[in-house]
Amino acid sequence: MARTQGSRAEITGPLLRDEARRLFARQGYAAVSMRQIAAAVGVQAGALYAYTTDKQALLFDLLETHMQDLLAAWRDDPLADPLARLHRFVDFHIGFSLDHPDAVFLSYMELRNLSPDNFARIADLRGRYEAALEDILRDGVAAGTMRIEDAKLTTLALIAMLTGVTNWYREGGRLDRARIMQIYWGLARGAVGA
Amino acid sequence: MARTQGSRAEITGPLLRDEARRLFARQGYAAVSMRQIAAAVGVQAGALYAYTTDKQALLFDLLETHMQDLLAAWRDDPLADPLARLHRFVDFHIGFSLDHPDAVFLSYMELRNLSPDNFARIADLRGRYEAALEDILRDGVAAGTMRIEDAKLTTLALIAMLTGVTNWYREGGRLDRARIMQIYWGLARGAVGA
DNA sequence: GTCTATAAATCGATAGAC
DNA sequence: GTCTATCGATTTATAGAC
Repeated sequence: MARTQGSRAEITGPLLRDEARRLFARQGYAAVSMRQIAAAVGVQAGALYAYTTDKQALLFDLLETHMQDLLAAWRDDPLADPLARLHRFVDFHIGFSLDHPDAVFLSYMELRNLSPDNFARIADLRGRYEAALEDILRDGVAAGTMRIEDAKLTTLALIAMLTGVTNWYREGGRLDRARIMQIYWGLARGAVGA
Repeated sequence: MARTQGSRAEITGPLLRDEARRLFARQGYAAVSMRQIAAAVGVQAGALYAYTTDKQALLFDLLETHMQDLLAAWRDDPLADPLARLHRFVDFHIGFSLDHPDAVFLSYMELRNLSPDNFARIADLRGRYEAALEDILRDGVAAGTMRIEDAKLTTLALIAMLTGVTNWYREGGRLDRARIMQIYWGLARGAVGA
């Protein structure tokens, strides 16, 4: 492959995604122009189209990659105690959300800007993640260590509660991450009647 | 005031807000054009500027009105049993959210599109609403009927959990509103250790 | 109050040089 | 791979007629 003057493909590619994610999360997909992203990357707008076919593909790639990373990072042990599995899920979800706050925000806010096909693919990935938590809750009920009225609703309620940390968490704030996880585990444990 | 041919001020004003709220919630503030709103209202784009100075003022008005309506609608009884007050809060928050899903969605998603001054005013209103719940939790701890590790975090966690219903609730779905409130009350009661 | 017409700026995306 | 330049469409907001 011939080397071209001024080429920085190795860093422009990842940087494009990083800056797009940050700007989309901060201002919203529709409010961010390709020129604005290009400026943050340090190239001219035309150069971006060597890395993405269009703006929509860029958004979908960010959301799909995030959901796949989330699913790949979660490792459950179906044979362990359901309460211990739930505790691990709480810590995992909070930790992953705080590690990727922009991606989490995007995945909730910009679904409406996806084409119907792209939306369906992201919704499917999200459904699989929710199913992971719902399995834990059903096992807990079966084991008699959890009291839950509706496993599906409790799943959605817990995820909404946990994801909410990204709305107010600030590095160096009043509580550190371990303490936050501890508090939310207390809330989740109580919510499932344990 | 002289009557003008074709004037429909009595309905255009409220309709403008209704359609703007609906479109902003569905597509996002930045993605909706004034022409699109005008078409939904049934006028030409220029006519909208008789009702709002610009697009930003329209968004702020929607958010501010919503937060003020929310605060005005919540009526607490500081002398009642804290658990009963929390139960009322759960029902109220879910009911209000399901009654105004677009406004709730907007108030979470479009804060970033407000000017700094406008943002501060909405954040202040939100803080007052959160304080209303936090008061209940602190009274519950003082009365010994709730066990809470951190009242502030528990407040934010509960509101995030309750607001989440707007993400999946559909009219005529598997569960009716009363049943949903019942399930969420069980979750909230457990979360506060009651 | 609403219309038509338009100003002025910005958008996404492409073409062609290097 | 990146640049400059630009096309064509669309945006917010305003001006002036009615």
